[in-house]
Amino acid sequence: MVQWKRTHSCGQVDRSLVDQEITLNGWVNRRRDHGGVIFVDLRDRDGLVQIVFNPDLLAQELFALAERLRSEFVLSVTGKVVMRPEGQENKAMKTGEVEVLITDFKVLSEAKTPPFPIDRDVDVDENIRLKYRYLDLRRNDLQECIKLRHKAVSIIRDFLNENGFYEIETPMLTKSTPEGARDYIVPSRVHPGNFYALPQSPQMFKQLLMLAGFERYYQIARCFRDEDLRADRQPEFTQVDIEMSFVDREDIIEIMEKMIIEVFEQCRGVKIPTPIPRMSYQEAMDRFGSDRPDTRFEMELKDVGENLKDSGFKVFSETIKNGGVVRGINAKGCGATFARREIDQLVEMASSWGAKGLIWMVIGETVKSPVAKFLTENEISSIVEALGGEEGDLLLLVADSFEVTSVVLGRLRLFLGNKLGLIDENKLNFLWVVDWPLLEYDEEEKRYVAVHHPFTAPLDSDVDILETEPGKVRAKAYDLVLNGTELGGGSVRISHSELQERMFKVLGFSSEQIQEQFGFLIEAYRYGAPPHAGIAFGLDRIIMLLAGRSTIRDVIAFPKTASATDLMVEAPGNVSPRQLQELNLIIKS
RNA sequence: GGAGCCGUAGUGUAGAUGGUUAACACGCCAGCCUGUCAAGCUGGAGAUCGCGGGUUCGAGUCCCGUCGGUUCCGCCA
Repeated sequence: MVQWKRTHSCGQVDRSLVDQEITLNGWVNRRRDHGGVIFVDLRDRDGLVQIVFNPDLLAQELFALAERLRSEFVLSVTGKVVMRPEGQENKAMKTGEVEVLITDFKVLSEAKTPPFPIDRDVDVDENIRLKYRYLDLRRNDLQECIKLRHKAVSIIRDFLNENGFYEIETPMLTKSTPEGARDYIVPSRVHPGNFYALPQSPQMFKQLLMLAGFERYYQIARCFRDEDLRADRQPEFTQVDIEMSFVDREDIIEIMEKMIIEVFEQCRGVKIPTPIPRMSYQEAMDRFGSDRPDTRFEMELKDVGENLKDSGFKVFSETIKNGGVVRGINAKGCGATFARREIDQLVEMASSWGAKGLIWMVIGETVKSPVAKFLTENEISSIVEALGGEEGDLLLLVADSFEVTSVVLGRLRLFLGNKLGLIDENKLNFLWVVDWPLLEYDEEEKRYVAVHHPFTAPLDSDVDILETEPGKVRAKAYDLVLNGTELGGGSVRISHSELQERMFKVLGFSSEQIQEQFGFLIEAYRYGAPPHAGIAFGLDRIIMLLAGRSTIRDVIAFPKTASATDLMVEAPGNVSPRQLQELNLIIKS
């Protein structure tokens, strides 16, 4: 065989090719050797097709060669497409009504037996999968995930290109800035003792591109954050980064909503109702105890403190007097079904999340609760009423600051929603969370820090209290949430250097620090800045949700482990003394 | 930084309360087999039970430490 290049792909072969001679390239997915006839499922990225080695159709030495084929050998095969014999179609296979009778073939590459099955989707230890990632990626599951990622990115690029966005790259070697996550830093050879930082996001550059007059920018941007990992967090990840000039919040929300819906509708084949609902940050915290509420089920948080401020039960009355709240959720029916052990588990979880305690009430013929004896009948019935309690329900109460009650009850709500099967997995509940607080007080640093980032504009109505009541200022910020996961977030940016300087001062920067860290940015805004706003989406998370996976590792071709290593290339690794010397670095111990 | 779970042939698992030769399936190797598609039948090889220490007459099993994977908390503007 001289010519080995394929004329068709495996997954394409169908009845329209019957009687044609075709050439296929691919991997041996599985072989079935009957001693006489040998069946092989040949695999390429488009799918599988059955090829048949029949001793009656093949030269003797070629058939002998066919008998030596094993899993993952790479072949070029030539043969005639035929309909399978009556009754031998394989309905489970896309190409199952045809097969290819091989008349000539070539082994392009032999293969060792793989360390885990590639032809079946069995769970394999992640250690081995990551070490042999290139083999894991051959498996159907991950092939589909990576294919889907490409499709989604294509849709996003097409959408943005059609809407006048320019794709522009920004530096990977940039400068460490004080706010935000821990940076990955890169030593400079030319400037001993100085370091670049890898970007946590292209935030400042995209704003400068607006100042530069490009008006609409996007980038499928790799971002780096040296923080501990999670199932949905990798040290390097990808953002769909977007910025627009001469727009306000409504413009961004409108066009981004269109883009995301297009991605989900095309990739999932569903219809998503528009517009996507909106909720203020405050309402989200009030009702769901979360800034990214999962609205697929109820069990909302309720303030039950109304009639408790004078309660003889000090936990309630003191908390309220000190500016705290008493809030609760109603685990419908769980009073009747939960064992004491299960309730104790909830109490334990609540305390691990920072609650001083979790008060439960089981509604039976009377209300059973460890604190019942401290409460009047009126107080109990007002709590039950506030939570819509009925016989058989389990009420869970936390008395603490608004923040603590939100965290604890919000998490309990999610835990119970999962445990009780209240979540309809087919739902796609999108939600815009708007009017975020601009700043929050950081107890550790003893100063206000930006909730979003320091370039986020305050609501016009709140600008006046920026210095006097920083904690009350709301921001022109918005997050897009899907089923309780943050897909992305953005804001209208501060486009006047005076306001930007005020913002930095509120964050506790001295004039000198502002000049040193952000001087170029303040200066830039003095040369004519268009109003602009932007957003960034977590691409990996979007693909994860599209693919119905539970970790972004499945949608990243070469992900890292929970300890931020790459088990295949064994990164991070040592460098030579010479490299260290060139960089003027000394490793301590 | 903290907590939980996991680690037994190549892969997935079993191995109550410590007991003699560590079991099963798939895969692999060999033989048979001309219509299978998770092909079948017969036979075979393959495990220092993650690693180190301890308790014990005896440890895959109990204890301590350690390494790796994973999940969560902290952290992630």
